Amino acid sequence: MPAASDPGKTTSRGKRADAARNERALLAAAAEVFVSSGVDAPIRTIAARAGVGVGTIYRHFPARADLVVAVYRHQVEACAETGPRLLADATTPLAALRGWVDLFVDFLVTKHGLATAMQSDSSGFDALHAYFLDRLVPVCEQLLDAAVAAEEIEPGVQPYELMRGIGNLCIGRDSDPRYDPRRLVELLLRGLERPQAA
Amino acid sequence: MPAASDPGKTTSRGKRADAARNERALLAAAAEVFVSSGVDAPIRTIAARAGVGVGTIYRHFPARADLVVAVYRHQVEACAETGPRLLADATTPLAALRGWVDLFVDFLVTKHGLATAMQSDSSGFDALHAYFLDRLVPVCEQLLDAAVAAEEIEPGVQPYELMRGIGNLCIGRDSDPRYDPRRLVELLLRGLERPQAA
DNA sequence: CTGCAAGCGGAGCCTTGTTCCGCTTAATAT
DNA sequence: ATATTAAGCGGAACAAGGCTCCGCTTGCAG
Repeated sequence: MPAASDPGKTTSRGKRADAARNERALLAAAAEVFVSSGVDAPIRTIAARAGVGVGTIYRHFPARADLVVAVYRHQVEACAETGPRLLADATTPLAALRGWVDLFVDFLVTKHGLATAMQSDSSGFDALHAYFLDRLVPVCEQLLDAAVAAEEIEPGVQPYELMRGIGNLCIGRDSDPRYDPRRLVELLLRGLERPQAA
Repeated sequence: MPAASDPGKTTSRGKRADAARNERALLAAAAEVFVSSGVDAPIRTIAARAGVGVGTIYRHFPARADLVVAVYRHQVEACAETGPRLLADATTPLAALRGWVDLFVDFLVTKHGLATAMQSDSSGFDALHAYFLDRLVPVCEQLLDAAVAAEEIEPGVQPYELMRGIGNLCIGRDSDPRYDPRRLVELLLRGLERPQAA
C-alpha cells in the first residue's frame, strides 16, 4: 500500500511514480499547446502531445480550468505577490496601481484566449474565473484602498468590477493593430482619477 | 422563369413564395430563440422552431452572422441614426456621446451573448463584428470629433477602439450583481474627458 | 396541364467534450 | 523472487453541435 503521506499538496504528492510522471508530462504538453493554439485547444491535442489517453487527462484535471490554473499558477502567484511590493516601492499608490495593472494586462494579452476563457460561462472554465479573481481581487483592493486613502482616486470603485473590466478589455482577436487593450485600460484608469486640485 | 427584378434588397425579393415564407419564419424563430437561449443557440433549435430543415437555414443565411444581423438590423440602424439626432439635440457634444453610448450599451446588454459573439473569432461570427463596426464606427467618430472640437475630450482616441472597448465591457455572465457594464463604461468615458479648466 | 429549376429536408459526416470499464503495472507483503 | 491488489491507464463509445450534399417536392411560367 502506498504511504499516503502529505495529502493534497499542490501537485503529485503520494502518487504512484507513473502517475506523477504523467502529470508532469501533461503540464508541459498543455503549456506548449496553450501557447500555440490557445487555452481552449482540444483536449485530445494535449493528450496526444503528452502521449497519454484522454482518460488520464480527465483523471488528473477533471475540469479544463484545473489544467489552465495548474499551468499558470506560478505566474498568477507572482503577480499577486508583486502588488504589495509595488505599493512599498512606488512613489505613490496610484503609480503602484498602474504598474500592477500593467503587469496583469501583460500577462493576459500574452496568453492566447485566456481573457476570453475567463469570462466564458461555458462549463469547465468557470473555476478559472473564480481562481483568478479570488487570488487577485484582494491585491487590487489593497492598491485601490491605498490610492483612495492618498486621495489620488475617487472612492466607490469595486475591485471585483475593476478587475473584470480590465480582463474584458483584454479580450480580442489576436493583435489587431487597431485595438490595443493597453490604451483602453489606461483610459479606464484615468477615469478613476480624482480631478486633482492642482 | 422568375422575373428576377430588384436583385439583392434586404430580404426576400424575387424569391419563390415558399422561400419568402420560410425566410420570415426563420427570422421570427431566430428572434425568439435568441431571447431565450442567446445568439449562439444551436442551429438545429432555430430550424426546429421555424419548422424547417437545417439545409433551409443555411441556404437563407449561409453564415451564423447573417442570421444575427438580419434579426438585429433594424435596431442597429435605429441606433446609428440616433447618433446625429442626439448631436443636434443635446446641450453639448459630450452629452450626446454619453447618450448614444448608453443606447449602445443597453442594446448589447439586453441581447444575451451578443457582445461575446461580436468578439468571438470563431468561424461564422466574424461578419457580425464587421457589420456592427462598419455601421456604428462612423457615427461614433462623428460624435467623438464634435466633442473634441468642443474641447470637451482629449483628441487621439480612435472610434474603432472605443467601440470595441465598450463592446468588450459588455461581455459577461448574465446579471452578476457585482458587475455592471454601465459603471465601467461610464468610467471609460470619464477617462476620455479633458481635465476641464473650470 | 406540363416541365423544370428553385427550394426543401434531413441523413450523415466531422469535430470536440466527457464517461466508462477492462487491462496494465507499480508498490508492497511474503 | 513472486504473488497480490488497487491505482492508474487508454481509448472505445456516446452525445452534441456545425455544416454539406443530394434526391425529392413544388411553385410558377408557358
